[in-house]
Amino acid sequence: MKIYKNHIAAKIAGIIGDDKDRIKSLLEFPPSEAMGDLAFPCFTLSKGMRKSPNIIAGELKDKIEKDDMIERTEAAGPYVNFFVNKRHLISTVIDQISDEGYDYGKSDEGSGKTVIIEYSSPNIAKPFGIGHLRSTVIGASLKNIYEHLGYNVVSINHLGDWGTQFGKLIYAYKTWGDETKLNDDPIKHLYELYVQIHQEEEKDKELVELTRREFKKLEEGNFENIELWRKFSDLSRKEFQKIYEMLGVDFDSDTGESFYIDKIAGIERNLKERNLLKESRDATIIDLEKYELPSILIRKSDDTSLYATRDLAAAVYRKKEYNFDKMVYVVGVAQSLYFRQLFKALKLMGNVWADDCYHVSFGWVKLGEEMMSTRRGNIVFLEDVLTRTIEKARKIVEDNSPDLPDPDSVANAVGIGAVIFADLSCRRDTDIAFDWERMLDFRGNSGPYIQYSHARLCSVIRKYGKELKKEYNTDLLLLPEEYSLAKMLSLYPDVIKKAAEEFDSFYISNFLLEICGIFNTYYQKYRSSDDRILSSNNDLADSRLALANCTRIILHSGLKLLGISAPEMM
RNA sequence: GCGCCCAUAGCUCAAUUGGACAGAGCGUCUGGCUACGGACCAGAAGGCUGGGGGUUCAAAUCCUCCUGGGCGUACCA
Repeated sequence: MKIYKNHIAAKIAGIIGDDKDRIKSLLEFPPSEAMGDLAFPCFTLSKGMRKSPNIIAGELKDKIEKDDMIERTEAAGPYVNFFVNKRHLISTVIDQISDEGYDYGKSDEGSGKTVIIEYSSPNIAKPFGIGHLRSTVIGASLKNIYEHLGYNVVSINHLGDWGTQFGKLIYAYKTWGDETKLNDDPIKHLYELYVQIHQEEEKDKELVELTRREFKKLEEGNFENIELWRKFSDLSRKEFQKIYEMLGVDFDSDTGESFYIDKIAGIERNLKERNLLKESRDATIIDLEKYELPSILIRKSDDTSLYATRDLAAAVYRKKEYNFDKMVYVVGVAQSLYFRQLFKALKLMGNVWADDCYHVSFGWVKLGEEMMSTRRGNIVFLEDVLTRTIEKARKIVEDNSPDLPDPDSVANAVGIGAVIFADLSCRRDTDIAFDWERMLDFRGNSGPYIQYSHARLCSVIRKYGKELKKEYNTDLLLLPEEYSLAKMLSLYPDVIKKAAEEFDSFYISNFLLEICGIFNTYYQKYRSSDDRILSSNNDLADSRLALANCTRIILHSGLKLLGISAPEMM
């Protein structure tokens, strides 16, 4: 589609003597295909030309000459609508995708550039909830997208393996802990202890002081506490690893917060030299009042460190280690003020690259009317969700496709695909509602729907029974759905770029749904031996298979960018 | 109190970032396989975009004031 945009923009620019890029940015897609493929709104011209946009559109339309790319133009009110030469578009798109295969939509915009994506970052000792999944799948998908665009991506799981909660955990474990339970189901046991200590602290304020002391001992290197911390951390990591393996998510680095504790001294030295530190209420802070931001706490009154201290150290360390061009934090919207403070502090420390840091926030997952949170105890465990969706998938597979060679792996792919897609099919900043019924519904706007369409395409290609032809005649593809489909496929590269720019995979999932909608309509509508994809007319079948194969490639590629697998049968 | 965000069909979400008649899925009602996979498709009903005022050729989108909710606001992360 891009080439037509350029072409049309150049034509218009030549006629009205304006900048081509400006015209190009004004071009839009008409609301319906019957109105054309691209539209030029004339509103902005009307002031300078002192004519109504409708008249301008009419005059402009007459001056535009048709050529092999533009079939016809139409003036519709204040718009000039362009109809692309269908045969030209279909043949260009199919040739290109057939030729490039899974490389279609790749680009070199990222070559030589490094992007750091920090995501998932669960807290040790807290269960992995469905809300926490969002960071994981958004980040994992962004990683795929940026790699597709040629960037060198470093993915980091910034595990919450340090901080005050370890004082609580250590204290709780020392008082109520059970080694057998810990080894048996570490996260469950640690979470029970976590909840218990919170409740006890509510009742007995003196406990707060005791748990703080345990963290201080940990940070000062107390042997017993370090041993406990290491044990909690190791066990939790193993549990998380199981989940990541199921989801097909991995990281280049899983250095959590604890990795940076020996690096905060350097940070504090820098802050001191720049005169940024201030004592306040026995704690050490960076005063950000000048910038209309709340102060950021660097060291607590008991002299222990805070997440901000460690985050500053992490950012500086990463710049030195990876020399990134962009660093992205995939963290919930609740922390947006904090990230503004953090980036400001980095900037004040003399790091110009603080401007290359982005907080990619995402909305809450709601359960009923409430936001899900571990603190409130109203969370849904990811593990439960996955087992249930996989179980449901297996049931459907058993009913519909009893002789599948590997039903288990298909059930896994579909169940997990449903869960990932549910998260990525809404814009990332919207709060989403968790609902079991919808989670387990594999129809409509769902991951399995896309997987199903893909499997269906694979099946058609399989039935075709021969190698796909290199030579095909796209001029035979005259059905309107064939044109719509080809046109939609041509937008894929733009969609990927958009998703990268906005840090939002939603654009891709939405795009895939549209492809499936057109394809499935096309598939169902034409059933006669002549009109179906596997047409009795051999030449037609060859051409249609070429288009079908392009569609298959895009669905497969798009699902992969979302982090969802695309089984060939299901 | 102050700051940021949200409110769109019965429900869950969209709307080319100010553009043409606000669109999908689920739910409801009606239809469609002797066929290339029915996890699909076609059709119908369903809206004063929370409310008022403004800005302009044009507002779900921008400004303002209400109403209702969420989050944040120094020793959690």
